[in-house]
Amino acid sequence: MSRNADGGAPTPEGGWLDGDQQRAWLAYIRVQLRLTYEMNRQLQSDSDLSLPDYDVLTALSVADGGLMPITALAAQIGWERSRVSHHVRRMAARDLVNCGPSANDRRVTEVRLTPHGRKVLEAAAPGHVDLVRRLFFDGLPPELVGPLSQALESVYANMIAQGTLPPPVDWRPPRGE
Amino acid sequence: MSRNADGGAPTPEGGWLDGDQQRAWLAYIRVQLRLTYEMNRQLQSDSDLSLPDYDVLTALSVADGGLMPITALAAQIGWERSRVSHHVRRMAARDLVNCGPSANDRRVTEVRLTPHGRKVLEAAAPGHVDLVRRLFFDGLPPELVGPLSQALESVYANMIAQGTLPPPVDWRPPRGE
DNA sequence: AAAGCATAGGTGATATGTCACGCAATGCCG
DNA sequence: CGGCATTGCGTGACATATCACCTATGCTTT
Repeated sequence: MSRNADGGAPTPEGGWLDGDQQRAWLAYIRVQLRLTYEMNRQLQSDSDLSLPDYDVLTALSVADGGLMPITALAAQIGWERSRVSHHVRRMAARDLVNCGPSANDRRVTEVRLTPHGRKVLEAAAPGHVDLVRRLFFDGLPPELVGPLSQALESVYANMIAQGTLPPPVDWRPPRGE
Repeated sequence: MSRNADGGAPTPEGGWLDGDQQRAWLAYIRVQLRLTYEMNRQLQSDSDLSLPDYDVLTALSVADGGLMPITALAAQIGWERSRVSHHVRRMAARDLVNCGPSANDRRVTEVRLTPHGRKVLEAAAPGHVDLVRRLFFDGLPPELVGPLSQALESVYANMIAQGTLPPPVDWRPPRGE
């Protein structure tokens, strides 16, 4: 719906975005905004989960053994470690996961999907996927699925390439400055 | 990065997403996550603005007279009114905007861009647009810009069509149940 | 083994976002 | 004019997210 003071004169060299780009950007922003909002709403009301909760559960469910160290989880879902730390603590209180130190490396905290957590996820998944299909794919002409994938994959590849940091890790300069 | 327990067997009838859809969805999620994160980071560190701040300022800057009622602003940027209310209060404390009751309808609060707010926005815009170009458009093959726009616009149109509510308004049943 | 850096997390403060209500100003109708 | 529903907002409580630090382990190097 916004983030588009990005428009202006089609100044070719560096200034703003050209007409076509503006159009793409606006469309992207609108979809992103609304989609996130609706996914949150749906999960919250149907399954008493937030979208972030769902992301965590999903990541754990496909992880080997249904368990993952905090850092791995963070990398997987693209969060800062600290956020994961806070979040899993809250989820643990709801018995969706449980955390405990690893036997090998005692710095590591392993987050593990509880049976209840798995049940909740399995109950929530169909509805979520359904929403995604209705909101996203039902309106997407089949012949545009390919191009869309290509486009987004190109964008992502480029983001990573010039990325400041690979994933959004919280990083600190090597003990100086 | 996640939100993709959406994969599984390519069950054609209703269950999950098929292979191509999974691919598109994964690409979308990755881009969305990372892009939002980076935009926030960049604005925050370069201009001491959050992405939401930027959205508000942008909306006001193009509004007629640099001012808008809360509800209009909310609709414009796709927020709940309550969120706008809280947010503009905080922004007012930083002298980015100022709020005041409308002369005509005294229920209405008009949010107005302050001179300082405009300056900050104008200072921030180039950097933001630049980031968007670098992160999003630099990696996007020109011949895919059109298809991407079409795809996202179709998706958006469909979302709106079957949308529960047009924009994310907070709605209450007409005084009953 | 001691020094020193690196790695994995946790924490507290503060900024944000959401929900459920509450209240006042308006608009209608009879 | 006297209700009374509607519209536009603000608020408080609570859930989340981010930032700047702090600690405990582990690893390497002498």
